[in-house]
Amino acid sequence: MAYRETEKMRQRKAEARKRIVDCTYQCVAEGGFRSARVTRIAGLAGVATGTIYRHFESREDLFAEIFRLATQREVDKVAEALASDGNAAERLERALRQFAERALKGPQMAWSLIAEPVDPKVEEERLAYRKAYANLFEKAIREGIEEGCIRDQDARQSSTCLVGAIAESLVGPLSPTQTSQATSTTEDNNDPLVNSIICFCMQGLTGTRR
Amino acid sequence: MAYRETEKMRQRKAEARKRIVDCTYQCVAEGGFRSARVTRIAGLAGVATGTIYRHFESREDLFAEIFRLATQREVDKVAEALASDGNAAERLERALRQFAERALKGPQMAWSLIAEPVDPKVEEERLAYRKAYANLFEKAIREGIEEGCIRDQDARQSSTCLVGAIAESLVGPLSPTQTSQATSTTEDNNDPLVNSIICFCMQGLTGTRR
DNA sequence: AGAAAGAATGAATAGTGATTCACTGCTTAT
DNA sequence: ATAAGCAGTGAATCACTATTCATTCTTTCT
Repeated sequence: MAYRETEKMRQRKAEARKRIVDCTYQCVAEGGFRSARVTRIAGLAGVATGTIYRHFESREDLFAEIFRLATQREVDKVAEALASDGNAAERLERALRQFAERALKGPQMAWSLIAEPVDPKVEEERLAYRKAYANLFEKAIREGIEEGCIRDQDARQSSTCLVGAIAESLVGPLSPTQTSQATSTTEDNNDPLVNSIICFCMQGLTGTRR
Repeated sequence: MAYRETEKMRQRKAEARKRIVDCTYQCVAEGGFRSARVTRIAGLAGVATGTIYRHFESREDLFAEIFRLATQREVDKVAEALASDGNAAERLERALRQFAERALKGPQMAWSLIAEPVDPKVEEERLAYRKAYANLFEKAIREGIEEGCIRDQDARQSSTCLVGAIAESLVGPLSPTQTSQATSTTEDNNDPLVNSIICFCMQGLTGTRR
């Protein structure tokens, strides 16, 4: 008995892992999952390729983790918007806007999370996260129905439609073959694209145009 | 000069091509694009693998063609529904229902067309076809606005939302990991799933619940 | 019948990166 | 100082099929 894992080592390992995660994140944010090579990630992180495999089962698992991290961030933002004040309809609108605007600000990553063709394990994460969004929306819709600011409807189904409507509306503008005309960096809060998405969605919920 | 392409040969080639297409279609309908092997397709079609390449540039091109064929069929059905009689809102509803019900009837193929991760060339086709659906819807929405049965709105944007909402609503139920409980074979025209999708969409368009 | 040109064949190849693993070098505890 | 054991390394391997192409049929026309 001569070597035992010590705090120092634990920390060093954690740092390496973090570096790997960060660099993968960066690679994905630059060119999506498909083009993120294990070799390049290792290079950026300053470790040998083999080291990646001491931290992750496989490339796919690494990607799944990146996906989780990146998406969780977005889910949290949406949750936050939904937890703000105002009535349910207002909060939902804020959440939708938040989602769309953030996506447009980081188009490559957003595209990778929303629409890039990915391997099964990552796709599984994607499905799970879409459900996560839907769950958040569903809760808000329920509250809105209770409050009376949203018409009575199948909250679960409508939440799914919301997720689909935003995602689809963004796919075009986010598509790497399209992305060049950067959206105005200043947040106008009146990007016409975002507004009309929201317009449709809110009418779907409330039956009212704003 | 001794050999010249004759009608007989032209026909024989066309038949081989058709067999390849049909068998690919079948493979995709069974297990999606990802698991469709060129070797197996050739085997089913009763040709050598090399022969595939006399008819198609590459596997991806073959797949792109299958995608086109399969999707065009669906687009036509939607177009047909939109060309029927009644006001625009009624026709749109019919079209949405048509789309959803057909998808649920051939879930594996529908999933492959709507959501399976695919190679770039096929993904390109997918984008094009989503736009094709959106264009059809857009036209109908415009007509509806003119007729007065649909509220004034950004027809283009709303059409995209429609496409997204249906697609997303179907992804879950179609997902190969889910697909086992076959939808009732009898067409009830009242699958609750389909109904609530439509309900949301129609309210998004008309502002009215039915 | 024979020659010319295409079509079909399918075993062999090739390209691509993810993944492995035998080895080196640190850390730790005595 | 030294032994034990883990972490890190990265060149070599592996896996997987799509794709090729030298060869063998088929067809056509004189």
